[in-house]
Amino acid sequence: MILDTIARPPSLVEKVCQSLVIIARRDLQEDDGWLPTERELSAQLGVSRSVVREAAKRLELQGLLEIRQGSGMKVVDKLHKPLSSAVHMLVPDEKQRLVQLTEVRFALEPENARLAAERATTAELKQLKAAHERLKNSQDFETQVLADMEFHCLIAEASGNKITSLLMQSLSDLLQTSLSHGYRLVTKDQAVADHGKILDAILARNATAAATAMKSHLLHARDDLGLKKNHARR
Amino acid sequence: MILDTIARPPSLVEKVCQSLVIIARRDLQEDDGWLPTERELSAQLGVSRSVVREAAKRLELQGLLEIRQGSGMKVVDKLHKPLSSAVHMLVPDEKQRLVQLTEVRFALEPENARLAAERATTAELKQLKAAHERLKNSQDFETQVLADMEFHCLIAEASGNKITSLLMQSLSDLLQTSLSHGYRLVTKDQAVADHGKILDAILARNATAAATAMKSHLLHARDDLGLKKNHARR
DNA sequence: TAACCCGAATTGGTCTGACCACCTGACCTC
DNA sequence: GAGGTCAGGTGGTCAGACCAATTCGGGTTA
Repeated sequence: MILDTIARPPSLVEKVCQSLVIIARRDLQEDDGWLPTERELSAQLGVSRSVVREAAKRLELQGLLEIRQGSGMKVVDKLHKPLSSAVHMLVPDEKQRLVQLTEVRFALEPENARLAAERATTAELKQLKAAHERLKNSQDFETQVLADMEFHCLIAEASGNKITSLLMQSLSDLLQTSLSHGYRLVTKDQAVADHGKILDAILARNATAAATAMKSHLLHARDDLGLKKNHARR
Repeated sequence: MILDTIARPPSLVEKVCQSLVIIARRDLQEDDGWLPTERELSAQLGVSRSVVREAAKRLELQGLLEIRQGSGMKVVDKLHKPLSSAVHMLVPDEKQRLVQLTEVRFALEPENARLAAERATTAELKQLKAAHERLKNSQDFETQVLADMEFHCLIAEASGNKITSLLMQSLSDLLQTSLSHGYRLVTKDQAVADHGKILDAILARNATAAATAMKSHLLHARDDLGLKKNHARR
């Protein structure tokens, strides 16, 4: 039973996947992102509806499409979904997930802040400032969490590193669902103050200060979650 | 056109997915990991073959199954695949991918080493030592890269954080394909020396030293790749 | 007029049964 | 024994039908 990872000729579904991506990109600009129906596509591409369906499902799982019965297929940009669901499956316990999530943020985010301070474009700085204002003005818990996470994601984006940006989007996605399930984040005042310091450091292009400010912010967040360091192991 | 993210009742495929996961876990122990055929499963679960196929495809994309025409479906553990392919899609250019990959490693791995020094079990320490020996004894470039990456992944695992472990597996997967496409890693002697220092620090439970040693190792690796810091941005 | 309700049309979801392409393993030939 | 050959089984693709959710327009009602 051969199970090597040899290169195999692309199957029909794979070809259709590529075609769909192309069509999706075009429709995103012209048609508000709605794709033709499965039946249309199958006729248009000269393959059976099964193949179109399978390709579409595939792209949906990759976070490129959203499929809704009765409505159709819409182009979206949720490339972080696959990682989110993998983590969800790997660490089913919500509390554990939150702990480990925080640890990973502790590794990634100071470095993100450092790079953002060095590389952020003026447009990105502007977005950061806007996001900070949104957090300041947020009223309910829901929008507060959203604005908070957006700030962190924008910093990742401003680092110019698409991979870390993707990771942060996934982590923020997981964090949101965890938080909306009852856990609480830092108190807003503390968060606003911390974010302010981080923002100032980035605006001043002070990489070290940005990293330090981020570290301290995460420490506050961890304390507020009541998860002091070191869970036991065997 | 409603597109909210409201909770929707689990569709048939989702139920079948769960059933498949259960069956897979059982077969992994009893049957060497081979699942029944699509036709059998469809009869067994009382759904059509289409549904079984779709569920199987789904699990394949999530890295839980491997499907081969003519052979059947086998249970595997490649949960890192989704992230790998997402990154592959997000950063198509190989050189760029390598650069950004290295940056992320620079953020993650020192922290991994630190946590591993604090938490590694004796069994994990043993594995680490073995992996180090394998790198020492490796002859050709291929097995060298493999042993190198395994060492780093084991450290991530020893950190006790499943998320960072998953991330490292993905990064190592991406790194391998990049390297096998022509790029070179550190010279073996340097790598062995660096790994030795990291290993010693972890064995001595010296978290700070482990993190420092890892940082210096990654600096060497980055230099050997010829990708000094700071790619330009607008 | 405005809000509501209902039903036809449209969309994806599932079923069925057939055939194709590929892999495996046993048998056969040399 | 090494190699080729062939039958059976596997996933891959196809076609057409029906089910279920959504949309949207027209009619009803306050």
